[in-house]
Amino acid sequence: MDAIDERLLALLVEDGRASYTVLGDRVGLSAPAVKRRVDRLVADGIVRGFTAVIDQAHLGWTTEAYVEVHCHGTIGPEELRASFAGVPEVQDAATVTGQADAILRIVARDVRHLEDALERVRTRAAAVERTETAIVLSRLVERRAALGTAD
Amino acid sequence: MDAIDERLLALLVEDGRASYTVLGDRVGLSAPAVKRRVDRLVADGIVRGFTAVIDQAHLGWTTEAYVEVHCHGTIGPEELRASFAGVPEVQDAATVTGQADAILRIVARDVRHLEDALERVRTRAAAVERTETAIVLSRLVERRAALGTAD
DNA sequence: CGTGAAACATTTAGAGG
DNA sequence: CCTCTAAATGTTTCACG
Repeated sequence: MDAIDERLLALLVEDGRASYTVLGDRVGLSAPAVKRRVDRLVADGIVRGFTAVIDQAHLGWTTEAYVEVHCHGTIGPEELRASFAGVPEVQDAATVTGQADAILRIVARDVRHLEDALERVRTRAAAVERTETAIVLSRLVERRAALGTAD
Repeated sequence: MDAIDERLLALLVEDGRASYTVLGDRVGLSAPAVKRRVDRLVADGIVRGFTAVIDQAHLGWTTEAYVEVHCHGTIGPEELRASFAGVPEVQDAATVTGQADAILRIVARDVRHLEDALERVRTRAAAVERTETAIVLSRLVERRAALGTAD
């Protein structure tokens, strides 16, 4: 990971389909050299993969919410993971410090659909005591930056 | 947006660098037909772009947190957006319903760095009254699914 | 690690159903 | 809206500094 790798990461975050030739022009290397570096970044796990960024709202999924999950008793992360993964509307889930046991980010078509997904979250994980939902009013920042390039 | 477009979205979310030839084989179309469809999905804004997925932890950014921001008085979303965008560690920010005014997701190198970023969040937005931070213990789910394909 | 050349594959515009 | 063709580009391997 030198300075050129960092620039390549930033360029690939910006345009994941950029050709090796173009990347090479930008960082001052030949296409084969760039390919070797990118292959290495992928092999090392620094680049986990490439993906299309989908605009949820354009597909009619207009409701997004952050959900605090409070559980009773002690519950392992693995059990929670299995439960949340079973609800496809759950885009992100993580156990956290503080009063809540986990925080979810749920994307749904509308409020009715969100309610339905929440109901499934509650019944899938038996240990869920209650949930506290904060519906997103407007998204202010949505960054997909190459870290280390961000500061 | 027909069934083929949905399958293309799912394939492109899975591998954002997949060639039109391969995509065409998977959906039963020729490469030019696939390119036209993908170009249209991008032009229509359904596909916002393509990006590399970076593994933050591999770059030494191991601390992630969800932060509730409480403000005093009334404050517009635009003012908040400008403040949060000025702190590069803020990966996501959204105004929400409920007691908190906004929820942030911050990624930092370590707890000390997180504290530093939080300090900048508080001073950048003058209206911030207090913040409530939940540090991520373990990430359970991290989905980047093509919606509409998720259910 | 890098480069340049060469083989191979993909992209992309145009013609036509 | 698709396919086919064909030239332009891009990818990938390899020999070499």
